Amino acid sequence: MEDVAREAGVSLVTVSRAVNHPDMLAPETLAQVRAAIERLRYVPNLMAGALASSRSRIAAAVIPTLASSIFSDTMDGLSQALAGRGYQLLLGQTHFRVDEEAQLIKAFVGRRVDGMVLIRTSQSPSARATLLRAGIPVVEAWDLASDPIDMMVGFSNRDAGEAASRYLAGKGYRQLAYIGSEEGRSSARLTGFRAGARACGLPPVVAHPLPAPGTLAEAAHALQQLLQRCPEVRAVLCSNDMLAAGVLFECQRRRLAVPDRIAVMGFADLPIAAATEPPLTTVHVPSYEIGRRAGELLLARIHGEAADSARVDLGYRVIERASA
Amino acid sequence: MEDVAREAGVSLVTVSRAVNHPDMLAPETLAQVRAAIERLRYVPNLMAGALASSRSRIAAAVIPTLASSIFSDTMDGLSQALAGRGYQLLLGQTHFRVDEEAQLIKAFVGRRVDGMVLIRTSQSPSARATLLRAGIPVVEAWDLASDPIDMMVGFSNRDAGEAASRYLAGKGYRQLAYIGSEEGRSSARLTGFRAGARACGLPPVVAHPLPAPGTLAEAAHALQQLLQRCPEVRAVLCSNDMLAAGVLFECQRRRLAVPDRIAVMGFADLPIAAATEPPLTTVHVPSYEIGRRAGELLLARIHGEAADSARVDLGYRVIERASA
DNA sequence: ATGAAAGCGCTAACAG
DNA sequence: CTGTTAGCGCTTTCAT
Repeated sequence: MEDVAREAGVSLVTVSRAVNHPDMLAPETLAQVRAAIERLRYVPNLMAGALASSRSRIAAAVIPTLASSIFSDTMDGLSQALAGRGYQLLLGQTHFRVDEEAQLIKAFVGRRVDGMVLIRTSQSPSARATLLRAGIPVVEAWDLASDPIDMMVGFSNRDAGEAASRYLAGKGYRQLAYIGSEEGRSSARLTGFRAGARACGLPPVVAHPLPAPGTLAEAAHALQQLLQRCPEVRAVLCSNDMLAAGVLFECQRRRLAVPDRIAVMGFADLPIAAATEPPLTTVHVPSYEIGRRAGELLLARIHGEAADSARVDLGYRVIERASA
Repeated sequence: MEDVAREAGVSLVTVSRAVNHPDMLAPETLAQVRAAIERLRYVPNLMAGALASSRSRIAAAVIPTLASSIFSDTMDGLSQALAGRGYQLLLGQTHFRVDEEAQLIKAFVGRRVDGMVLIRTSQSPSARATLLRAGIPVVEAWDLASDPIDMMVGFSNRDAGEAASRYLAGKGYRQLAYIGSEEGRSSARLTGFRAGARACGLPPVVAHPLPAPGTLAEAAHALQQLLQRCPEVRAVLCSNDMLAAGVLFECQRRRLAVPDRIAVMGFADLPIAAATEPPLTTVHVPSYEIGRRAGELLLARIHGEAADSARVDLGYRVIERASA
């Protein structure tokens, strides 16, 4: 930076301003500095800038896993929202493990990220305390908890699950089943699914738990077991569309007509849901939008533009297709 | 840090050492400092540390997209390799756009990341120059270019494509087709696919290009058009398993027997490949392993442990299943 | 084994 | 509109 200043015949601040607040400079000064920067191929050290301004221009995201593809869109939305304003994304996976989550949160706080998006694995009170003490903006995404750390953007997983069983009940299916993980959000959906079935006077839901996040093969296997355990199952809700696709394939192998012998319902409305044969009835959730809004809330708060707290309900929507 | 030093009755350096080089301290001193850290809930500022030591403990990854799920495993492997050694992952997507890629690389260099993993979108010479000038370790992943910037870990996409057509030729399919994107690695595979067909004396491959990364719906539509344009097509290679699944569903809808009327081959060996009905013949690529090795190469180089350059060929493997 | 001094490369006031 | 003066919070020598 000193070299650039010398080359351009100005002071250090002026170089700094040419980079960060170009409109504060006289056009010709700016041009000179820019020329010098170009000539010297000067690349400002953002870490130093971050230290001096105590603004890192980095946001962190803590998600369960990248592998399940269900959160990819959210990360895409988030990174786009951030990139638009010169922010970068530091990403960490918890693999559904409480200790990894706590560790990640600590590490990110230590890095003085400007904000953090959490797709929570647990409700660890110590992580919560760390976050509150750090005083950085936090967005919890993909669910609407009752005791938010700070901001929230998502939808009610419980209600989405209930909507699913009400839909299936409305279609006349009586014996419902569930295949999927029982961690956090999925379990909330299962709770709602069960409640809906009860409310509609259906027999208790039969659940086949899978280790999160679950694979298509596991889902296919689960269907087998489920049918063995309880042949009268008429409709299955899966905790995401990939699993539902796995179930669908298993039905094809076993020549079980979908939806006539057994109805299959997915969750999330991933691209595959509309493409299967028969196409999957599912619950659409605004995954990309969740990420984008989370990013925007973070940025707004960082720049002091936002209200003290926000709880954005982006809703869900049952999508009727042929599989249920 | 000053507070901790005072609380523990030691100097600043001692606190620093307690955090970073605990073995340099007398056990009791260490205990005292740690107690003070605990009491004060001191969280070291890693940005300041990074500035002072010019080591950020951050690695960056530049990938085309998160959405296609094809790179998720690689990112998973990378982030695990990094996390194990206290490194964090800064992630950026190019969306297959050259300008976004260049911008990201610049931004990451500006952040003084300790290393960078690239799943390249383009071969922009300016980005290359930026990287070389920055002098940080770089791993290009998912392909083996002839003129690496630094290190490489992946496999030959061209050869993998050729292996696919040779496999299909060996199965007796004559008229081959390709559905998928034509960017970077996919196009290399297409090149190999064509070359293999030629070498086996097959008629020229019919290709239906899709905008990267491609969706199942697009693939299904592409099959339609392909069959219209060239009814004698006997086997289709898709640029990834998701697209292949899309094609498979389309075949089910059109009552085209797979593989008897038309054979379908995927790429990548994603979890879905083994689960479809019929299961997908595909080319397995060690996606997770690519990420892990990339991370390890980076870390080794950062810590001065590695040879000057590395070119790790992790290979590919045709997986025979029922679809082709 | 511990400490003092001197920055890392930049930005935030404030002044002119 | 531009420059001067102080740090940001840590880590490195180099001493002791």
